[in-house]
Amino acid sequence: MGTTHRTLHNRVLAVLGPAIAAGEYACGHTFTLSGLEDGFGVSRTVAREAVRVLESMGLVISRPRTGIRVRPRRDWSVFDPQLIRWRLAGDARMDQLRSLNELRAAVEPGAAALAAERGPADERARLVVLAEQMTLTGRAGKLDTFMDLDVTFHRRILELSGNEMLAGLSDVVTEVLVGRTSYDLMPHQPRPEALRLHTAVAQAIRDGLPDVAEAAMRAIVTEVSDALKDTRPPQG
Amino acid sequence: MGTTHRTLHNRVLAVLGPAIAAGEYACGHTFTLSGLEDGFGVSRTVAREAVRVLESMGLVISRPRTGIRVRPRRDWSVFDPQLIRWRLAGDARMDQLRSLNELRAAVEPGAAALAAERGPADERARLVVLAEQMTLTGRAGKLDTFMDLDVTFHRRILELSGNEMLAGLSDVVTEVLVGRTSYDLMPHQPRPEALRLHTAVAQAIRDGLPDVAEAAMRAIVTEVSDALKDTRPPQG
DNA sequence: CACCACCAATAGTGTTATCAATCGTTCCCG
DNA sequence: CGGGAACGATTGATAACACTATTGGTGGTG
Repeated sequence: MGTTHRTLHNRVLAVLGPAIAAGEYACGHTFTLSGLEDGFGVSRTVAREAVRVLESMGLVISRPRTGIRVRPRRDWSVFDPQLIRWRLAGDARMDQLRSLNELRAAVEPGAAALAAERGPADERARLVVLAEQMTLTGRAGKLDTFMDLDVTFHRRILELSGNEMLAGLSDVVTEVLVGRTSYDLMPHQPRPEALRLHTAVAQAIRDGLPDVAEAAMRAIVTEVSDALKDTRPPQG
Repeated sequence: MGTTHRTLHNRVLAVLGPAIAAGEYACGHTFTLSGLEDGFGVSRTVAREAVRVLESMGLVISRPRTGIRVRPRRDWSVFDPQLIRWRLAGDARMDQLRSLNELRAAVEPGAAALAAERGPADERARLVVLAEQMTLTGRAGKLDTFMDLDVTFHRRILELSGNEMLAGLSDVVTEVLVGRTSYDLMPHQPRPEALRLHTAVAQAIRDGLPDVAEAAMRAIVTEVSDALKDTRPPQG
């Protein structure tokens, strides 16, 4: 657990953050600093530092006389890596995974196109090697190493896009892929069609064909979306 | 300027954050708390709170004996709204705008598709009205009200996507559209083709046609990308 | 000469106490 | 009954101090 719990205010955050993220304290609920001091047995300084972080994530707002108030969800910085982790750790894990996966589906085709346009040639070529390794380990049924390769494959494409915002989503994509595997949302053997598509994406990027890469990547992510849809709760 | 400068640590952030974001302090540069105290004339507590926020954004890391060290850009939380604002305010403004616009280009087609699938019927219908108003004000050359309508149009589609992550990008998209206008990257009269495409997107979403909506939206964003490309600096 | 153990200097970390500023509430006066 | 002044709860800010982790030097040893 070499997490970030080195400091005391981080330990407070590790409890308070997930609780708020999980909706245990409804929008409008207010804390007081003294309440936090007593509840966590920490000094005022530490409590305030924790509140500052929550405030910068948009989870709460702190005002004199009013206290520390939980803000409505729409004001939260939903891209904050810390917040994403908290939500993935809680009951809303599946919801968060679905959101992230949809984001992935929206973003990755465009990222693949950009990678084909701009990535350095040698890096682009290495993608094909990666895809080949994926095919081998996939056919062999080595699921965990396959997942590692899958993660680096998608990460690298986002990084090759040459766009820092897209590259900033690589952690998110990693979470989705890892979470998907650990939740048994993956077939026990990667589907041959998926393997073929990964190779197609890699080759298109290597050959500098943005449109082809984009289309192939879109095929990948929509396939995944369809797979996730089976686990989606019924909705209006 | 009713900004968030209500508290002292926020005023420190308002100086320190943009400076780090602008690269005035290279990766690896270290501050000390006492240095910040002296430099800003604030107490240790205030300096520490500011550092906590910077740390939660991934801009710096604070360690005993070492001080407060600026982290490499790849570790920054590039989606943090505060960080985005700081960078838009600095010299790297055009770079940030380009990044954001590429993100937009990658995301909005998918968001349009989701909106067509899931948005409430009445909201979807209102999009068409919005598009009509855009056409009218656009033809009339009322650029500022056109921009407002454009902003709400794109915002609403992201919100209608029913995905909180995509909805969380609406502020980003707003920044891009506003920044684009204020930087004279817009034609003085919106292009008729663009107007037609907005209407097409709205109608497709209203009629529940994800693929059509996605294609039309892609046409919109690629047109904008092409326009921005003219202002792109040459790159290897 | 290389390497390891130890020590001390240096920062951040955490606590406590105290006062100032803010702002919702209440209550009084017109 | 309405407006405004006083009150008090709560955060905002400062100061002083003890604790602790980290690192870099130092000296001893193989």
